[in-house]
Amino acid sequence: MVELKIFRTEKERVLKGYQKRNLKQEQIDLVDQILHLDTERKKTQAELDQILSQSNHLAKEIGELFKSGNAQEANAKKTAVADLKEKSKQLELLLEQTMAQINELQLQLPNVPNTVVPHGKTAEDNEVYFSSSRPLPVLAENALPHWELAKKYKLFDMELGVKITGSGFILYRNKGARLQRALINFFLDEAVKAGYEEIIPPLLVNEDSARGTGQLPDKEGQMYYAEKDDLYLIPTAEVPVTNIYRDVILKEDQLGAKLCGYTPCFRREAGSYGAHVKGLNRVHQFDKIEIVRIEHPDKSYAALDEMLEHVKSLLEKLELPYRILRLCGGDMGFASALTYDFEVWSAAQERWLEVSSVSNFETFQSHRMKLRFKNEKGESIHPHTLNGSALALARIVASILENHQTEDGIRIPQALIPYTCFEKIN
RNA sequence: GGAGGAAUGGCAGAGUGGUUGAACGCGGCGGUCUUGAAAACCGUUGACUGUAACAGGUCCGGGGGUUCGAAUCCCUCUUCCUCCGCCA
Repeated sequence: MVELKIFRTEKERVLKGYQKRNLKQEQIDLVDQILHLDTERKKTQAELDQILSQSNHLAKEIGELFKSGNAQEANAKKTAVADLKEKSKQLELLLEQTMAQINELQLQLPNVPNTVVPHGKTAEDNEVYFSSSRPLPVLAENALPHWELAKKYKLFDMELGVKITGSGFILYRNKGARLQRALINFFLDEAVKAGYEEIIPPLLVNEDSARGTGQLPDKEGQMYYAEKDDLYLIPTAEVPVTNIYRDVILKEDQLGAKLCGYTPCFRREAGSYGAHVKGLNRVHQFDKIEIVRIEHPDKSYAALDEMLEHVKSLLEKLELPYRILRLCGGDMGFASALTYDFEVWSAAQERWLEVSSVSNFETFQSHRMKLRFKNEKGESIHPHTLNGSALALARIVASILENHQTEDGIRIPQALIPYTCFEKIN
């Protein structure tokens, strides 16, 4: 969530940013309400502190009086303390209510977009930030979409997924399964080469973790929930990996942490249907390698650029045409200050598929998670957190199958052959 | 799943109702000494909130209670350790 301090000191920037997100006026008004409640809170706190201070003093005096055997005077003071206690209880209640109100309002406000974020309401308004130089392939007349290719070459089976679990769960087999495993290893190796520490995190997380990265409360419906144990299946490795840093105070030299994690990701995707979710386009379980960074505020945007370069290099090595979008204010995630989406070309479907989303959350997550570092002056400062997919598998598989199909099979990109141990799917 | 024990500052570890935000030690930081370093010695060293700055307030796993006063007593939850059972 956005820190109160930012509302207090940078209100103008906040309001400008929120306009880019096309927030309703009543939502923008929350900023003023929060600031008002905050001064109320301070007033109540000061009053309460004074009363507590008095009663602390009295308690000490009473102790000394008892020690010196002056029970009578001590008992007299007890009634004074009882009065103070009554008052302090009321103030405490008021304080609690005010803070709960502030918190509730704060949770409703998204992160403040970076100045370079374009204005706009929907995905239509996203700005094409970069396009790969690779030309879109011209496919043969009889070219097939990936779900037909999967049937032809027995790569994955949707019907079996339905039988075993339900729609949106895929059973990969044969070279389809091996391609999947090859991609996972390829992406992990590339990340490790780029200096990321490999993590294998838990796939279920508790409520605190889901809250820490912002899945709760607003994306509750997106996650599978194991009620009996009060645990959530992760929608992305971002959740467990970033939560390593929940409630942590780092030393300044520990900043610049680079982590990567491979996990399956589980998403309910309630309400999705139709042609755009066909095949691997949108599934309930898919594999993804996530990269996460914890950075000094001065260095986070350089880190973001570095992450873009990393993802670009992966797509280049897979020989896929892609483009990078800079998301507009209206299409950005709640927690993000700047987000770039990577889309790869799905040649047979003739559409772009999102395969990566790289974001700088600035202090939004670190504030929520209570992640801080100490600078040289000994001040506690929230670092910036960033993450991105590098990469999400299901759609990459779709794109590889479609873009690299030929008359006599599907060609495996050079860089991947050491991992698949086969050069062609036929 | 059953039985018992524990949870204190970066670490280790005292503290069982009244100057205890917390001893001692290690670690960290600053200094003295030294050509430099080590050793030794001296000092300093938790978080949050608050203030212009002081002051003040909160925090000894979480929550609740008893009391004028709780790290210390009671209830409850969580986690960890030991033993038994089960198990890849």
